[in-house]
Amino acid sequence: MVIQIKGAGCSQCALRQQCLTSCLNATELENFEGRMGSMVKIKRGKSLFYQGDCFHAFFAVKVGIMKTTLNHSNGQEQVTGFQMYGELLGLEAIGSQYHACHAVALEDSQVCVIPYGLLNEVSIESPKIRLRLAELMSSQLAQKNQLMLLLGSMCANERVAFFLLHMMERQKARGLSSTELMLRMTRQDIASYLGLKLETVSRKFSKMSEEGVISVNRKYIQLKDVERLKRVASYC
Amino acid sequence: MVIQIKGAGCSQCALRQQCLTSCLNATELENFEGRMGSMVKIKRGKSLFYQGDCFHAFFAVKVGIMKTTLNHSNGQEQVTGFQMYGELLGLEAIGSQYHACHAVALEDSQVCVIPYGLLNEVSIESPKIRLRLAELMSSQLAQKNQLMLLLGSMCANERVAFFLLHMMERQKARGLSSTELMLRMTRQDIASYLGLKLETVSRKFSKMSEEGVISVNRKYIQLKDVERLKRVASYC
DNA sequence: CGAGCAGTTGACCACTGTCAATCTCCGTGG
DNA sequence: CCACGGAGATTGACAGTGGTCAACTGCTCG
Repeated sequence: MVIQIKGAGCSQCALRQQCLTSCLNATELENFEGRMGSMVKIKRGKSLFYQGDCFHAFFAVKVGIMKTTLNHSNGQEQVTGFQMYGELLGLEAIGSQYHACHAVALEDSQVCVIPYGLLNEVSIESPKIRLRLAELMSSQLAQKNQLMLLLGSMCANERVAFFLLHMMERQKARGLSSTELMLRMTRQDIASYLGLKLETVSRKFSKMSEEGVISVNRKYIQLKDVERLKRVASYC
Repeated sequence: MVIQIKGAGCSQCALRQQCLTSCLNATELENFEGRMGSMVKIKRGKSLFYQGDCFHAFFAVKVGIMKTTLNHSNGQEQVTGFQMYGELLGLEAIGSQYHACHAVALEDSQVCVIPYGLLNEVSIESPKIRLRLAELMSSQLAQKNQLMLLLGSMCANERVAFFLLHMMERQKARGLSSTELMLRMTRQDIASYLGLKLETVSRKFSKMSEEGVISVNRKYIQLKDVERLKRVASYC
């Protein structure tokens, strides 16, 4: 299910500046890589960790895209996030020592494994890395607050527009197209993430398409009128 | 607006075990207190920090209760949390160096000021404190995910029941009543936090009261049938 | 003691959810 | 390589939850 491979190394990684080791100099980075350099491949649909799993390490997405979900006792699933290239995964487990969510690959992916114990050792010599981790966790908290705003006070139109713009922003930050989007998740996943039903997401896509704001072909989306999309996202 | 007073000290604090310095021994605690010992009083309705304020310190609630809000561009406000005695505030600003939300006192309150620069200095001698901070931030992340579950997939009944149970849990953890609750926030605040409208919250309170699950007298709530409330919170 | 804010309740409505039918694409196996 | 099965997506009709607007009540605080 999960295949361990030799690490590719942060020094080669195009997204290092957005990731954990952005704060390290060449020497420190070498030391870090020497200890951490392990990576796993995960096939589409396979899990990286499950809700309730014991916490040993957190992860950084190297290739592909992951989703995290939370399972309600009554069986329904809530998607809590989609993690792209350069984003961290599993940080919410540090406090409880148990993974609080379930992480699944949305396409064949690779993730860097960052064992928490080893990180703590490295941070004795390079305390900067702890500061950097705090920064990244802090940013995740700020993002979650944004999501609360979305889920708590936006209408369906706004949510869908917000989602498209946000996905696009992240692509752009990775040097990819800022108008074309290949969604790797299902309508059901998007709907759950946005607190809607899949039919509603589908309908909003169709409506925006009719209006010429976007064009939709299954998982392939093109933004035709970003300004109007932004207006939809700000008031409904 | 904000009055600085001499610090009361973690060593005297009944909630130290749940707070930042739980990991420190007597000597370390003394050192910590010597540097951090400042506290501020905030009158009801006054702000501790605003969205966009420069980040210098985060805070721990010592007395009273605070709320944090996020202001949408179109003027509406989303409540992102209520912070009780022993809970931390402002952690989402570490990454960006700007406060990402607005913190207001819901009653006359006191908060401990933890300057981030000083914390980093202390953590050179006591690295444990950084680990503890990571744990607390991690727990906040896990809680935010829970809130996403609530906002993304629960109906109004479930949300209100969940809210009451959660508030009660936190009271209980502080050695206060586990059946009586004096809400310090308005219906509007509760509604915003839960992604509902104030009329809906009011109606759900009334309905639960009719059904004998709780009794409501304005801000004073009694839980009459916790088991049934829990059932309401799990499926609707 | 009085004004005004917070809360409650009712009537009505709209948005989103539900259920169901149909379509389309993708991947698997013959 | 093609056919077929099935999951994912779209669309329509209808229903229901929660939102909107408004009137009224009763604390609370100045």
